[in-house]
Amino acid sequence: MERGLISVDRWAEGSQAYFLTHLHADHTQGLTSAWSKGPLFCSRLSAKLLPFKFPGFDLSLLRVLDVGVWHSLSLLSPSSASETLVRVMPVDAHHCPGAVMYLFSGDFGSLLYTGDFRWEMTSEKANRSRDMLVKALNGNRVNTLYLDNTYCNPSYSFPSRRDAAQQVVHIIASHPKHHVIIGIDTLGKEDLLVHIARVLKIKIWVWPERLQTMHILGFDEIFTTKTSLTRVRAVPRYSFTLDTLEGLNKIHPTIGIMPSGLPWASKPLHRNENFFDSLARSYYNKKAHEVASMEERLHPEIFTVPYSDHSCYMELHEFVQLVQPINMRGIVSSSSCYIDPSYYFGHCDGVYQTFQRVQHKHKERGKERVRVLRAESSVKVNDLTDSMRKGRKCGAVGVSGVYMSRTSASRRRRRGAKIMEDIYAD
DNA sequence: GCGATCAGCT
DNA sequence: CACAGCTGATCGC
Repeated sequence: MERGLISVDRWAEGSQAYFLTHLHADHTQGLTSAWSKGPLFCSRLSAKLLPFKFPGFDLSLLRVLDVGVWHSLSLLSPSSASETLVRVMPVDAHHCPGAVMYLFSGDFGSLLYTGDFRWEMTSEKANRSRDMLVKALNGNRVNTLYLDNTYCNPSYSFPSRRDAAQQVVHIIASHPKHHVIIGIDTLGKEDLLVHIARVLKIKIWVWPERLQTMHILGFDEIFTTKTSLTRVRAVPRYSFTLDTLEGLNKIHPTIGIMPSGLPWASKPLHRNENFFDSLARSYYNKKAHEVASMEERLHPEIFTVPYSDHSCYMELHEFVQLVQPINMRGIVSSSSCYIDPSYYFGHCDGVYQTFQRVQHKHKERGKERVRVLRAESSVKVNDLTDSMRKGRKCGAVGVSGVYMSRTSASRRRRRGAKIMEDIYAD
């Protein structure tokens, strides 16, 4: 497609139409409350969530696109200075609430930009997306596919989110007296939390901003900010550290659960070992001295569960077979294990002729990986001394006496607190 | 004093 | 590992 027409998840000057796949921070770099570079197209749900993330956003620039429907745009071709018609259809990406992929069609042919997506063919909803896409393609191949290649390596395989959710339930149910913290981001993994709440008939604590997000998403009963109402808490992933867990364990026995699609690289089960043993074992895969130091420190238990909002390799393979792209590019290039998807899918029947070599920066895999958070992470709660000692000039002291920089304090004023101290309050 | 951006970390 | 995102420092206004 010609330059200067549209941008997807890019927010630099010079396009006539800007498309947002979903509201995760790595796809909104450059997007701010003061946005004025052009119309922003997104899904209905993203449009609903966007003003919460970007207060004061000029809503007259928002263009809502419904999934499964073709929308026509008349744009000005920069080269020929003539009108050109672009059609676009969003398809649910099943990545996080509001996430869509975009199928474009015009005199350039067709272009499919997946954004981040999970192509989970075992789910009913995903099959609707599949039918939608098949119908839209109408037997044609996609000219250019921009693919979420996050886990585009045969060594990446993980179960469906439904199965992973069941594992989480199992872990919580087998620790009936423990408190539980689950690491999540600002958006995503709601289905997992709802599943836990329904099966275990329990509410789930979230921090105040996350509760607002839950309300925007239409969840009214399940979530709470009152710690006394539940033993299960979803906490910001960045504050989910070994130190945090140790701090919590001084108050009450607590386990941590990390739902993560992180390289769960081909990790065959040991003989006679079931999946849950494997999960438990992951905790003990630390280096010997790390295990030793942890054993001394109150035996915190951290479980990671392969709950991924990105497609695994098999799913990517299926997807590529379905859309039969003539050209293909990965959209995740920062990865240190970036591999051009055509390296793996180039041999598929008739798919992708312009075979490019791999940039194989990535190191040997195959060794079992430690699934436990690092011990040297900083203390986030009630630690005045460390930050004060560094002698910063212009900061502020938060509600619980935690030092904040000037920047941090102003961010907090704009958008509210979001730290672990909330857990100790009630 | 404010927002934007960057490095650093998880 | 690298997900998605926080934190503090610095710069320009």
